[in-house]
Amino acid sequence: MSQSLDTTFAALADPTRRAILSMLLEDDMAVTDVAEPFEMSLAAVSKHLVILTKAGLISQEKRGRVKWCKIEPNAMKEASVWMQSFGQFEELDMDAFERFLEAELAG
Amino acid sequence: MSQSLDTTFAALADPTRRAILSMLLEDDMAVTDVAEPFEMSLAAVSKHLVILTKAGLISQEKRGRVKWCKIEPNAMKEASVWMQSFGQFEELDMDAFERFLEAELAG
DNA sequence: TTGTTCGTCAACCAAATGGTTGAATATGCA
DNA sequence: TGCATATTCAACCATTTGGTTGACGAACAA
Repeated sequence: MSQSLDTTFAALADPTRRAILSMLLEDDMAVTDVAEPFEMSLAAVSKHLVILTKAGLISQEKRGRVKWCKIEPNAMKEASVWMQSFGQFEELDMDAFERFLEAELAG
Repeated sequence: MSQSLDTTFAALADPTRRAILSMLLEDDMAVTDVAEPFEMSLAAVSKHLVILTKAGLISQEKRGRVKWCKIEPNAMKEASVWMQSFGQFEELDMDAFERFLEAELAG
């Protein structure tokens, strides 16, 4: 679980990757089209997409010679839940809260 | 803003730093006490605390020779809101969450 | 004063990160 | 077939990251 938080937060720490996620929120896109607005090589964007895929934040499916990228919003859930446990619930018993979270994430 | 998301997510990407935040959720702590459970030097933990401070996730206040570390839960809000904007994932089970809250606040 | 504790600083190191370029692979099309 | 397009691979590079150690200054205690 904490390994997945590692990769999720690390993936989200880069502004290019967050921009990619925002783009994919609107629609699925091919790798070339994802890369178009960025001032870096296609290979660099391709690497970012690999990182997002390994973090589970997007999925990629090849149809013909085009690889389509699709956002996977559920992957953000664990990290989002983890973060919310700070801002709002800091006065609570953390052991109980973590048991609650585990039950939530399992379900 | 996106710079602050950079530093926030980068700070959260390290398991040692997340563990520190969890510890500080329970109580304010001196640097030496924060470092105690970790199998690394005090200097290394001190660096992690600098990163958390720069991200605004904690604050540090020196009283005498002891520097106290305090969590700043609001700092996570921007990042949390950003993640929520992807809000296509299922909400937490709010009924279960409210039961949890009641039990916590009663106990 | 002398010594001890608290914490940071400086220099260093290995590994990871984010980028480049050019070649390679795979698919589609005339 | 032959060529263009879509994407990744491989090698390389500079910078950042996360750790180490030893020296240091500041605050307490004897």
